[in-house]
Amino acid sequence: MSPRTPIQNTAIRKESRRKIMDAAFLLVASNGYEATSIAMIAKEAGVSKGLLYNYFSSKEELIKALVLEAFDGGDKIANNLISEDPRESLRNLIIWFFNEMREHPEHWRLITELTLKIEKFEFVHDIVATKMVQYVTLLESILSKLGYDDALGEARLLTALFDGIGIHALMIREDYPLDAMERFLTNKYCN
Amino acid sequence: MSPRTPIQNTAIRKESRRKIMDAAFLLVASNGYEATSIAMIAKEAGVSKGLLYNYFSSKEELIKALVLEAFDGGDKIANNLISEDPRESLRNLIIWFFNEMREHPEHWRLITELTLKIEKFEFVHDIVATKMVQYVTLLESILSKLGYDDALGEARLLTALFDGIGIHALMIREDYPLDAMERFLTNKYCN
Amino acid sequence: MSPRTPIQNTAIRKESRRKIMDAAFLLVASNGYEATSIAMIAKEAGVSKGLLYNYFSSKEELIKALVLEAFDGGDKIANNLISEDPRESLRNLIIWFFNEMREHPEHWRLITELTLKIEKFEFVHDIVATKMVQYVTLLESILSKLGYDDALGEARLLTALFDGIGIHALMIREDYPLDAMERFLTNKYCN
Amino acid sequence: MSPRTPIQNTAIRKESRRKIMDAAFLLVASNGYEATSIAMIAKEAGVSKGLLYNYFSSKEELIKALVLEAFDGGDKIANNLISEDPRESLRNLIIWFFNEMREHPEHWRLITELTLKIEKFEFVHDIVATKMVQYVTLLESILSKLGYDDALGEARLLTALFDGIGIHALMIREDYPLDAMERFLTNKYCN
DNA sequence: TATGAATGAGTATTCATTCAT
DNA sequence: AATGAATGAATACTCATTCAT
Repeated sequence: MSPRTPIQNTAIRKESRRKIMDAAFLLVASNGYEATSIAMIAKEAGVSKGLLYNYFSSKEELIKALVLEAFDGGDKIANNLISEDPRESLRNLIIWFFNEMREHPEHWRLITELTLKIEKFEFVHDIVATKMVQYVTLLESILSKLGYDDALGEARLLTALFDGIGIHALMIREDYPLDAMERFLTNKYCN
Repeated sequence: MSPRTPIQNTAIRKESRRKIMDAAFLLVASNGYEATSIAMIAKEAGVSKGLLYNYFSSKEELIKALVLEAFDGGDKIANNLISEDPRESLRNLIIWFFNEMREHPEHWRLITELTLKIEKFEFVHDIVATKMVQYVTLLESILSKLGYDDALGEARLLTALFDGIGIHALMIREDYPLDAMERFLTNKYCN
Repeated sequence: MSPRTPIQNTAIRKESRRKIMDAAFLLVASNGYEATSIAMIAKEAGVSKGLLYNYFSSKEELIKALVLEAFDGGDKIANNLISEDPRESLRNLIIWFFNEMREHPEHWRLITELTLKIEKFEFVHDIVATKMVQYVTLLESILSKLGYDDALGEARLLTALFDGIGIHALMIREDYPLDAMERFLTNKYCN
Repeated sequence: MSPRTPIQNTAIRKESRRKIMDAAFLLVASNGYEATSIAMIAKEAGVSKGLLYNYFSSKEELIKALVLEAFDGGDKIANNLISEDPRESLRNLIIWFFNEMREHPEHWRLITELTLKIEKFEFVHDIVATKMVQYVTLLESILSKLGYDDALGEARLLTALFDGIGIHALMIREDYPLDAMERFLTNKYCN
């Protein structure tokens, strides 16, 4: 048989990487970091353990790649929510957040779990700190346009509030009144 | 020679238990549950692994004792913060919370981590769910006296906000503007 | 208080020893050697672990004492079964054996289990070998009086048969036809 | 380099499994179940402890495999001993049994030990109970053809006798008169 | 004589990682 | 690029035994 071309190889590599990361996300987000073994990930991805180490030099590196991608995805979406009307932007952000919590709570779970493993995943700290500044800045500009006095303080409040709701929803799950909170916040901030 | 008296034994047991729990809290709160091994705890406590099992029948039981103690301590203090003046009560609660975050962030970390391990530590989940209802109820009564329209919604907001600030402070640590937030919240709610 | 007299001490020692051995027999016979810990024996006997080591220098020694006593007890009883009529003696032996199996199967279990741990309890081998010679000799004399040609061979057969029935009864317990076998043997040998 | 072919892997796996089972049989049959640790087995087999768990999910499963194999081997042989002449069949069975006791007393030891651990190895108990019924039935049919009155009773007697001889031979080993017993039994039953 | 707190070597089992093919 | 057999260090936990009182 003829050897694979470099182009074919690149495509193969990309696909294998994709399969591994998808499997890892699925398992780690729903079972947790320690409860997910490399063997499980390889099996779920349909590849051998050896191949996995061909793409990621360690379990830690694999998880790192996962987190970076998750944050990236979040960014792209958030950018689409901003319109010219600040009230509209704020409403979009709130609605988007609650939909995320309803549909992809695992994203939150993954990030929250890894953040608590500060020593092992120091880089999460750095990313989170940067993101937080971005979100606070974005909200500050919106809230300032809406006439809030201490727009920075209010922006910090909202940022923390979102994560607080997120963690509560993770903690008490179906008992958390996501709908009521969504209504309350849109009323409070967007009327 | 006669054997130790029951009183002597009780004292010895109390002290050993204390040493083990202190070591366990220190390590688990800063490294996390699975990153802390029984061997590490025993070494830190200066006792043998065997002795640890003389006091706690499993790693899980040890952590359980830790959490129950942490909650107990928190409760006793919170009760003293309520006065007749709702504005005063609210101020006390806010100040107490920020002091906790400054002085014992590990409490938050421990409880947050374990709460997310719902399968393994269901009792933490149950306690937290109960506490959350209590806090919301307490805040609702205070805010209602202060004349808030949707006191329940505001109470939920504040409860989530506290945990949001808590997790942000854990994530970005010294970079989090605890002082600014404290000032902002006391201004916003207590003037 | 006045010190205990030597006589009192001897009595105390004897009683403590008795309690420990009874507890040990009860537990080891029903749970097995490895499944019975020193802690369990001490608790069942109502004494401390320390005291146990005051009387027996190791778990092995304690079990050794147990076995020696069990064999001794068996001997005393067997001697009372022999009468002048060989047919009567044989019948007594058979009936006694089946009653033992019905009422004290644990005796058999204990001896059988320990015998299989040859390396650890070598002395059991020696005792068993001696006893077997005694039993074979006794049976040989009875069977020879009853006119059996190869009385030695028949005596060996009967000795092995008893232990074979014993082990089968231990293996399949209530499913073993003890009554039918007893009838069969008394018919075959004592009519 | 290309990965090993499935055929190569199968061969490798078969060999490793064999090494582990041989080592386990050797050690468990001569030292007993709990006196044989996984570490000892791995060392004797010349593999790592980890590899052992690649083939057997627990110590219990490993022992189970051992026992099943031992029974299987025994069955194949026993089937070849039955001929049309009942006297011949009986003689073959007796001779086969004594040869087994001479050559593979460890089989007996392994199975006897495990059978007594009913709680842990219920399947052994079940297999043994079934085998016992089979042997009794087979012997009953042979003895009935030979004209015995109570063929069932005699068959039970012989079955128990075999195991009795087995355990005596295990207990007193080289002191047991296997040859004399073999001669006695063939004379008694096959002339 | 008697106690029970303390030890430490031992147990079965897991799992990230390596490496021959 | 890909495989999976093999490793070994680590894990939670047990228990016979010691020893200060």
